[in-house]
Amino acid sequence: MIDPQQARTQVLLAANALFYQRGIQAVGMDAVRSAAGISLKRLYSLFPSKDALLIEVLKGWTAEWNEGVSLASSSATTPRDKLLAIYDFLDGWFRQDDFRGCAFINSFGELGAVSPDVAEIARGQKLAFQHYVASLVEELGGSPALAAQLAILAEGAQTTAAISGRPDAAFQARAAAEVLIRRELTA
Amino acid sequence: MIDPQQARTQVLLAANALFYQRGIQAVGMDAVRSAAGISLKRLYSLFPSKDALLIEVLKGWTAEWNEGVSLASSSATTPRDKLLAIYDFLDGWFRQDDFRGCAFINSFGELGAVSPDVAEIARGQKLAFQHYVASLVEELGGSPALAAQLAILAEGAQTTAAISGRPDAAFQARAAAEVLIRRELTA
DNA sequence: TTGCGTTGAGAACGGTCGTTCTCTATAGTA
DNA sequence: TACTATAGAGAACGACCGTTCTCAACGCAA
Repeated sequence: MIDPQQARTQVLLAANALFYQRGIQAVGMDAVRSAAGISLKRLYSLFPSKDALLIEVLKGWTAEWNEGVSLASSSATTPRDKLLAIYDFLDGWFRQDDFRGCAFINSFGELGAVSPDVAEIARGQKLAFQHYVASLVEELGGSPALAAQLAILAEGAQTTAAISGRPDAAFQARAAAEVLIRRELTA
Repeated sequence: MIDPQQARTQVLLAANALFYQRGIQAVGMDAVRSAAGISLKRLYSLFPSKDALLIEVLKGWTAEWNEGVSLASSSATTPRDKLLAIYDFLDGWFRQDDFRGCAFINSFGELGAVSPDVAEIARGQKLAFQHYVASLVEELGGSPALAAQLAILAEGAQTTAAISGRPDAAFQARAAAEVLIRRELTA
């Protein structure tokens, strides 16, 4: 474990999984250290503090989300299908064994009130998603209101799947989205 | 401050506000004690542990939510208007200065992975809300799918208003709900 | 007044966590 | 081989938190 780049990746992978699975405050730096298999000194030489590590993990989550969404929509051709692909992506995610809700919603709930950085990153991620939806809706000739509604459906599906344990929330959100889209396009 | 009932109420009020405003782990028992204006010994004679106190606070949140929803729907007469009143209730809530998102979503994000009690209470609250929506939708002659979709819209509005800071999420959710309801009733 | 049970205020305890420090082993160089 | 610089392992430190304990003040019955 000499390569700094590789050690850094190991730490980020470990922290990513631990923070997501158990919550941020519930995971100590020692747990991250042991999961990453490096020494505490090395860990602190790679990331100056737990806060700094958390910021990097949050950035990683942003990348993961963006990749997942863009991968799901890559097989779709029309803007409408790209929009609906979002809910298919959610469906696959909700059914994973380690699904524990949206990492940004969870982080915001845990630290949003106490850490402006966390609140701002979560907010940025949500706004970026809304922007993505809005751009597709615009291509489609829909209104900004429709875009907002489709984003709300995606958010609601995530909390419903996580807390109520209902993976079919993605399917329901998709069905609602289809209705809302069709209504605007045939009006 | 001799009346045990009154002291208990003071503690619950203080803990309610502090936990909601700053998060649960960020608030120490000493902060609760000082906000409630009682001694630590008395606090622990009223609630045997922080966990026990948290459970009671969560129950209080459940009662607050139920009262808010039923109050909002009390002025409506038809099932459709009662359903839409939910989003009006959300709208008023989102615009309050101290709005910091749904307490159950936040608690679940913070402790759901680590405390089965918190996870179960949050789940119970969400399921009860879904049940309430479903009963109104049934009165209205709508399908279970419509009920699920209306609940998802409400959840999504809450996270969107909280994280993105968009109080108009309630309005957007309401507009979407109107479309979905109308579509089922005129089909 | 005297003794006793209760209560309040907060010091104290044990544990944990983020962070730093010490010490040892090792690798590289002349 | 001798010296030096680095890095690993984990002990140590200071702070904080949930919880308990001490102790003094108070109310009250006789």
